[in-house]
Amino acid sequence: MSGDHGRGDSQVNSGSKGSDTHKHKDKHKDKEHRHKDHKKDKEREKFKHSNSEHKEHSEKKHRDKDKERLKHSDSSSDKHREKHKDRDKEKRREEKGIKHKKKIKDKKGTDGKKVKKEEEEKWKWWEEERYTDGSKWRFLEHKGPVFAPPYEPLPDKVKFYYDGKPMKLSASAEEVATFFAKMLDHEYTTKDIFRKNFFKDWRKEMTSEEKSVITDLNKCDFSEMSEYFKAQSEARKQMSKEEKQKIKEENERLLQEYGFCIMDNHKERIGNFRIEPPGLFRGRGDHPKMGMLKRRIRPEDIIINCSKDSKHPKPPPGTKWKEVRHDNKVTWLASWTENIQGSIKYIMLNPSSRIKGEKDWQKYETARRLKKCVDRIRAQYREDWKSKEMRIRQRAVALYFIDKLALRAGNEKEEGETADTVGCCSLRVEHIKLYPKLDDQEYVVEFDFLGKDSIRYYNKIPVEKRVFKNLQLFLENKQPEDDLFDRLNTSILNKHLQELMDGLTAKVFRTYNASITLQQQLKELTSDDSIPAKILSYNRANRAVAILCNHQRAPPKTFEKSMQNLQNKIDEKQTQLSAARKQLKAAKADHKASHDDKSKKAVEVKRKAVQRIEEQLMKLQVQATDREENKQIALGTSKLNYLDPRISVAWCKKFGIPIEKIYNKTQREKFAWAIDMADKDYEF
DNA sequence: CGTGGGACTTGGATTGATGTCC
DNA sequence: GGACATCAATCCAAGTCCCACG
Repeated sequence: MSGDHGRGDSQVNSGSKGSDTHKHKDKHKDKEHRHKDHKKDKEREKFKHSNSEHKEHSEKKHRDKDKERLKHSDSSSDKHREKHKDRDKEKRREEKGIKHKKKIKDKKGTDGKKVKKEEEEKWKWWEEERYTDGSKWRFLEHKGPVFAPPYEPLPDKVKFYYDGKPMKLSASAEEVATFFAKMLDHEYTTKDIFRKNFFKDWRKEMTSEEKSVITDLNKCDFSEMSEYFKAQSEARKQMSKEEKQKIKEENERLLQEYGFCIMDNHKERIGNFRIEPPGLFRGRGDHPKMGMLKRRIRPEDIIINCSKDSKHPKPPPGTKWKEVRHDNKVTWLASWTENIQGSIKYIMLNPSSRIKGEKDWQKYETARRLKKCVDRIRAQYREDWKSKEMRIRQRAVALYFIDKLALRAGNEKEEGETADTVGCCSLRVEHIKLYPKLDDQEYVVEFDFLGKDSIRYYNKIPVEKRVFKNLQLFLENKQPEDDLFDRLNTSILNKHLQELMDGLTAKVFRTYNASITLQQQLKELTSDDSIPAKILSYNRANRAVAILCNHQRAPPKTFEKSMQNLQNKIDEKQTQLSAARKQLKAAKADHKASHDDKSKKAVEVKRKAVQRIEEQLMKLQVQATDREENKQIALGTSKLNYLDPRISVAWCKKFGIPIEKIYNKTQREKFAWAIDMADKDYEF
């Protein structure tokens, strides 16, 4: 698929890392220990249901529950050192009221259109104490998931043809056929494995007569069905304002009813409250299971999780849940087992929720703790390159890659179950090439492998001699398909990391290196220019991180065209500019001749015009540069998952950039904690 | 130790909504 | 107001990491 967008150049900050072992600032012996304290307390501390007698007034009940949140033990106090300890009292006062109450005012605008204004009291969960006993909540109430709409049979006029002859399919066979028909334009349907898997699963849904007739997928003609769906989606686009509005309102109603839950004292947004509809499995890359039928999920497949004393969600009439449980050690509200890989899918809360936010915050705090001891760890693995033991050398070289190149850990995967992709620990001999000399560099390692989502990682990178020699050693007497690190896996590596720092795992390095790179790049790149220029700098810093993490995208389909459009605009602006300049010149000459007030004013007007056009041109040029540089790079993932948002918030505050220029609405909701707590001097 | 299940994060693509330009 | 481009929301697959079990 996206097999060949490799990046030829090496990563941005190769020099900045791994080479600073001379600094010995890790005298501290991590004070911030036992972050992960819950590990120890296995005690299934049953939480109390003090007033669980009457189910009706759940609100009143859970209001009290928050009091039961365990008192802050000193072990986690460092998490809250972020400077607003003093607001504690205020917060507790607020705590008395019910926080999730919304005030909604409906006003009628002059045109009769409803203007909805919502003022939600913002709950600052980050100013509160966390559970330290491993529980995730005290109270949880929700309405359960929304199921996929039932299958609507095709109208009789839409026909399926087998071997050129029309054939009416049974409902279940027809439904599966429509899944295929809907994908007809997609490359997937041309792939052998996809077709084979599909056909096998489709036959399972057929009646015995159908099965005996339909024996060859190549004789199946889905084109009428496909046309029908295209027409449908076209019709949907052509719907009138009113019809669209109606659909929108219905969606909104569904969201209001099923899209929220009450967790502890607060109303929280659910991330995915809809059950995944049936369809054909679309694996990424060379997935052996692509095309298999993802079956329809029924209430009988669903496990509900909620608190005992909540109003339990009702299954649709005539159905039952698989199970209702009350496990407050987990965050999910509902789950089911998917039939392709047999893995469990969950319904969980939105990133703006407390439960996700706390975890996110904690992630960055762990990365910051790594910052404090990364020098020590680097010194350690460099030392280990010399170890007598092979397994230690392998561990040390792998860790070096994870640190320097921000590779993923690389768990083993079951062969034949998924696409063949690797991470650091699962690299094979065939994925690297060694060049003692390449061009003017020594000891170059070339990486070429498929990583997560079958995105290609291609990089040539000079390494230290010792690493190089070790790699040669690891390669000795091995076949291309053998493991490069045959004495290592992620669990060994992570166990080692755990000993180096509490809470340290391979992925922390990715978070750490991404965030520290952003901070450095922002320092380096930020100009004292206009706001658009500053934002370009930000995007460039962001881009450096995305390149480091190998976050790629397929170039947008319309990329070339839209680039051309932009260039046209630039050209046009340039013509405008020279015209404006000419006019200014003329006005000046005019003024010189007449020296009157009127001509003076004219000069000013023209000067302003030139200035304005110059600015516009600048903006367009900046936009063009930005877009060109972004062609194959996806910024979103790093922004959302790897960059400590407080770095960006601080940068905005420092340079007077409105936060909206960096984070859209959703992102601001997710990072509300960071926006609230970071000031302009925040240091990652 | 290895293995598999479970929970949770990370990831690019797709879809749908909104903005922009003529 | 419609065609097109862009952006945000949604989707759901694919990772990481931990733990229980034998």
